[in-house]
Amino acid sequence: MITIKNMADMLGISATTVSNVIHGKTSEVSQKTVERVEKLLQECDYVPNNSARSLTQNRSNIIGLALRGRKDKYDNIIADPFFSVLIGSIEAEIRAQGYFMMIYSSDDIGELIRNVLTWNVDGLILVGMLHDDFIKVKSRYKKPIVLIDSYAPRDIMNYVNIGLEDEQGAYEMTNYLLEKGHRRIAFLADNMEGVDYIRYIGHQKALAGYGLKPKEEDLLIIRPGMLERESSMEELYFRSKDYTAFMCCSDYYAATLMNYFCDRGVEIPQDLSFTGFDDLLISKVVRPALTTVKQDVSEKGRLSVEYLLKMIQGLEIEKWDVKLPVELVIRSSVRDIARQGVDE
Amino acid sequence: MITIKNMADMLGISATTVSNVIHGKTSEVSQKTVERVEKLLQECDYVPNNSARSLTQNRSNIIGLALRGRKDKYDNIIADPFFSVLIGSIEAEIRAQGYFMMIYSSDDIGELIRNVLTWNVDGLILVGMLHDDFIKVKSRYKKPIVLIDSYAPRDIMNYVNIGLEDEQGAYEMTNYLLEKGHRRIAFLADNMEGVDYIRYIGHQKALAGYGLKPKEEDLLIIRPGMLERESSMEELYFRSKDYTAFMCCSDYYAATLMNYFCDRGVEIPQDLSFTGFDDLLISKVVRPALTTVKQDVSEKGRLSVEYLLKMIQGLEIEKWDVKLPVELVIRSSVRDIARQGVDE
DNA sequence: TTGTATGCGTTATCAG
DNA sequence: CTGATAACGCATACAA
Repeated sequence: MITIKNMADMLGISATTVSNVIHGKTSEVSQKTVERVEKLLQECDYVPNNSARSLTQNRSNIIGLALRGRKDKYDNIIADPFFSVLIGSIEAEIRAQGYFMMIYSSDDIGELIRNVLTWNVDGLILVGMLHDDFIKVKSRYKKPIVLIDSYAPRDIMNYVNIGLEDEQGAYEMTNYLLEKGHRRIAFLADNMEGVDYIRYIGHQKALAGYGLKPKEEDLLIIRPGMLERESSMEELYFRSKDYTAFMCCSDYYAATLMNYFCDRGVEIPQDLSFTGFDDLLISKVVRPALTTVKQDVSEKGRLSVEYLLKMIQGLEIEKWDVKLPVELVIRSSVRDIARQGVDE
Repeated sequence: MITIKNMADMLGISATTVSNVIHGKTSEVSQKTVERVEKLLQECDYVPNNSARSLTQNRSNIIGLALRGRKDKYDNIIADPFFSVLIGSIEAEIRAQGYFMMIYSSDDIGELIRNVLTWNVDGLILVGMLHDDFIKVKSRYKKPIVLIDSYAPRDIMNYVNIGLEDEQGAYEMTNYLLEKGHRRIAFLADNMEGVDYIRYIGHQKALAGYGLKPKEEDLLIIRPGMLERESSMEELYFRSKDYTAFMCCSDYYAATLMNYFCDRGVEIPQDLSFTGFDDLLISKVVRPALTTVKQDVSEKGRLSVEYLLKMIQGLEIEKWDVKLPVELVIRSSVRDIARQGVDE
């Protein structure tokens, strides 16, 4: 590894001058020296040592990306199609802006904090973080943070969140199902926190609009690993008989369940309708194609980086709560019960 | 940020002693001092500065992961299901072993090299790298490298590669198609380099076993962006009339094409059979479920990290060319033409 | 315009 | 057992 000092010695000048040329402080250096240095820079393929730079400048050029959701050490959250699209767009934007990315996918918030501090990361993107954990991070890490898909009491703390019209999306989807004559709708969620909770609110509001009262037992929580266990799938299968529609909080759940139900001989959407959320590739590929709530995941990632870099550069943030729009995408996984006999 | 010096001052001892305690060099420190230091370490939540460490130790604890395949700056290679599963397993293993991961997804090999050098990355995992690029990396980067899914003239250079029985997989799949009576088979590949090329070899060998001669026009190369362009899909649709089966080099291509063809009214597998490669989630979810060649992508990632860390630790590598097994997974996307009339 | 000196946080060497 | 000192590579304040 060639260093600035090496090159300075080779040219018989000081390291400062070389450093100045590297940083384009060419006003302080004679034209002739600039040329000599630049020539050598080329020849040597000089690459700066980022550890040394970080040390002097107290910044690292690293953006940290922390994903919450890995329950178990070998749970592969990155493989989830939603996260992989998101990560891809974030990585592309970070690189395009000349930064580096480090991913943390542990649920251990202490480990996350240590990692972030140990690298002196310039900014942090937190995905789906719970409020308590956010507070913990905030208390130790003082540089800019952008949240993605977080919901927290806004009055407690100021923060930037790149989110989605989750409530609106669930509201519209539920309304669509109701219009199509569905009255017994199960709502399938990961948990009752954050995004899924807000979607459930939208779901409830739509039901209320039709004078229906949401029942607690219609809320089906998908616990980690459930979709891999035959017994829990079996149970969902039996419970499905009480419903005409399964409204899922992700395309992934919808597709996986449709798949299983299909194998059990359930006709979709004749026997049971399905809806998803996200509009990822899988929703187009699954048969019947999935009616879902579309969101622009790539834009979510890109925007979060854009905001974070603004904050890092000390620019004023005008909008602290971005909510990207949703759009209903009608495909073929919902039966029209209202017009009975017509489409059977 | 609290530093070692800070703590040393607080305790009225030297930084060296604190450092020794941190590194468990407790034999050189009195029991009493050890306890005092450890207590303070706890209280202060001391986190080491990795930049400083990297500088002195000439190592970074970072593993670099370079993905080849991004053709365009905003092409999202991480979103590809194969890569996302692979990345997820690599990240999990790297973290489990106490290292950090940095991802590079650019096709610009010079940029990759600069990034790797600037961070003084301890080891590198290269996915699907071409031989020429590998040579370039090797010439500048002197630390351990593990390749995934690379094929290169073995005699030229010694290297570790974690690969797959690609030829065998394609051979078996082609044989399966031939057994089912297919004779006009199109082979759909990304390119004619590396993995896809080897698979094509297997394909050819199977054809030869049936006394068939592979024709050049039966090799359909999927260029980047083709699957998003209506015109090229249209063309594939017209060309499909010459075939009874489309043998694809990835589940992703198979699923995307099936999807399009389905919309155009093609009955699968009655009119046209499909096979994939990888056995990812998508192959189970698509309808009809995809007959494919299964590989253990997670294991591939885990193994590559295991090998790399062995090399970093200076251990002897006994096996330089790992080929993970493949397995034919029969689902419903291939028609049995041989038993004509039976399944129609 | 150029060079010298200093410090960033850590570790290693070596002397006490 | 403990501590002073130098070194890693770079950037900056300041002196020349």
